[in-house]
Amino acid sequence: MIDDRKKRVLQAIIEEYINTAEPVSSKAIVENYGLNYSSATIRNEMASLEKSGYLEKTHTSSGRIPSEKGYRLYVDELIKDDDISLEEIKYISSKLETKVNEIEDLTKIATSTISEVTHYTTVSIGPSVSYQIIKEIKFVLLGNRMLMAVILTDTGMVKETIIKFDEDITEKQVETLNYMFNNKLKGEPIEKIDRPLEEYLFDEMTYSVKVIKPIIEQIKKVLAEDETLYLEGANKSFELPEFNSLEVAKNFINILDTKELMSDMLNSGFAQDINVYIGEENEKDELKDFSIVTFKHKVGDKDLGTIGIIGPKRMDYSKVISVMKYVSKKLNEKRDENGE
Amino acid sequence: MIDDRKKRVLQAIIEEYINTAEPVSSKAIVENYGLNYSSATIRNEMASLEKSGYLEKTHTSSGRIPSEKGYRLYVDELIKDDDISLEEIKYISSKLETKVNEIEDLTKIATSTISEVTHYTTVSIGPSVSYQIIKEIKFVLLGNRMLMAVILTDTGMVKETIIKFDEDITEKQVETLNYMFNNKLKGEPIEKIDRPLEEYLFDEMTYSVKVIKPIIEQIKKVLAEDETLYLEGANKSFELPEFNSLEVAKNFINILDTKELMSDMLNSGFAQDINVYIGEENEKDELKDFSIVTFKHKVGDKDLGTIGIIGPKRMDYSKVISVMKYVSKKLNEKRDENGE
DNA sequence: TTTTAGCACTCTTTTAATCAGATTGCTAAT
DNA sequence: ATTAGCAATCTGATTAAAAGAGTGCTAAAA
Repeated sequence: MIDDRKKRVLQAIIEEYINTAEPVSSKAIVENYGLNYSSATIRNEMASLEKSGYLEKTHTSSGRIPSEKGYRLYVDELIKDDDISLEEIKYISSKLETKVNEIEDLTKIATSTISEVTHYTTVSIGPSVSYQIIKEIKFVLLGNRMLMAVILTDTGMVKETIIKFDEDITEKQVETLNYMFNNKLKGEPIEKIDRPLEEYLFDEMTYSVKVIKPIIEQIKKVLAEDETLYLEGANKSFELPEFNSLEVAKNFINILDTKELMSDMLNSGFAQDINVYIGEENEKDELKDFSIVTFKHKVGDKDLGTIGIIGPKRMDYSKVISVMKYVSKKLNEKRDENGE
Repeated sequence: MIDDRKKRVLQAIIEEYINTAEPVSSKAIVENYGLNYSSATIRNEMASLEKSGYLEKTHTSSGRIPSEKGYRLYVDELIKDDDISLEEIKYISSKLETKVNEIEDLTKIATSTISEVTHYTTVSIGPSVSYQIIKEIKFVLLGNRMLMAVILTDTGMVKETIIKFDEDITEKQVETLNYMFNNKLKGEPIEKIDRPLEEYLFDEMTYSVKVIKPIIEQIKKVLAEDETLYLEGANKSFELPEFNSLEVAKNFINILDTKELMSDMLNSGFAQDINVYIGEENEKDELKDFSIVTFKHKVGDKDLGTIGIIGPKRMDYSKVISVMKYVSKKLNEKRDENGE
């Protein structure tokens, strides 16, 4: 049905539209994309592509713009996934080579680098805490009435929280806490901090329920907290012509402002390495005018978080996907070195 | 020069303009603000106020809008500073009564509450770290090669950072670190972590320069880091008619996106309790189309950070200032209870 | 059968012109 | 000192006309 020439026409139209943001005419294709046919022939192909649903018109005598179905075909079949220059490769490498003490910092660097290279708004979110395994849990006394709980997970994340008390805590109590919690929780997934465990801990430490209760509460609270979002290049989107519509701009601000939405956006289904959601393919209504491209960076089977780009449906998928692939690869190499 | 009646006219015009965002006509004033004069009289006063620079026209036959000089007079002399309802008082009180473990959480709550009550975009920033006094510094070993440094300051802030090593650290070394650093730094302002101290510490601990050097570097780095910004209600601004101009909206996004700008904005001169910068009064070019209202919340002479509102010059100064005053008062009370 | 030239037709965008409405500034009267 | 009244000015909405871009289709060419 969609023969090779049609695909080439579709590809040309999409690429032209990505560049210009204007409906593409048959003439423009003939002139700039080296298809050796007359504009009339291209027009026929365009009419056919429109009938099959890959193109749309804004009005009867306008040029064509890609439909979501058109973008989908483009992403699935027509894209180049090495659309990345030597300069970009060098830039990304140098950025990612920065030495960091905390794993989250690397995610931040990757996020901002992607935004810089692609010129799109980029977001990242840490891995879902509840699936991680507790490697160590440590209590530290700060002053006499403040306790800091530090939790180390297998993926190298460190979460800490502070609990205040109305009475003094002794070093002895802290020691007991360290012993008890580690003994019971080390090697367990974080979500295990649930009722049975609480009861067990209460039993063992009846002498200080007053102390242990707020601790467990606070730890659970911190771990249940939204993973931290990191946003980079929000303003970049506003340079794009589609954001000249007040309505689109407002929607966009609203999305970035709504943590829940951002979190959903980054955490929706992960079939492939790199996931592309075009317009209506997004589950959330608010996202249906945008495209989202996300990837998880992992080491082994361990999820280290998700990085995503949000932009117009007229997104430079080719560049975005190429950059993401390269960053993903580089991050993995980096992890191996670190031997975490 | 500016007699009482002129002031009443100016006040009426400003309040009307704050409500409607439309140039105000002499008729509107007569009808809604109970000035017992004809529109012709008001027109004369308006002409005079314009000549003195308190009002402006958008074109020859338009109504008047306040000039920056007009807003300034309004803020300095005509404002009510108890423009806050009983419901609002209750709401703010209840919000601020939330029990928190970390001082920063209180700032966050205050920030979002202010944004909710005033309907403006609200920002906060922590106190400048370098002036704070170190109350305690504690090293904690995480695993074998990771050290966490926790710094407690006199204002109740807790900063922590992680340092990774290429070789194992012993508990013994950690003990020494704790002893040395506390001995030397407790009671000192954070900025003291400078060269002389480094040298002293090197002397005392020659046996582990390899360990101590990265520690000092990392601590200095973390303390020098930008104070964390907290932003609430960015989308609220986009409901305002002035943000229907694409240019204004873009500028605004850019401001919110530029940490340096936000930090400058919150940290500029503090003559009064509550500081109002109207348009051109802002030092930074980018802010010259907006108004900023900020206040510091303190306990005693200790700076706990700054909260600020950024909005259009046509801001409801009366409400904003009233709310800030109330929040400021409440926060101080809260601190006293806590006895920090 | 496939491709193309050519042209009528459609729709958008731009420009200009007109008109109704709002508000002021000024003059003369109160 | 205040006000009524009115010409003058400017905006914003509406309409009309013209210019421009691109398509779809027909008939000819390859």
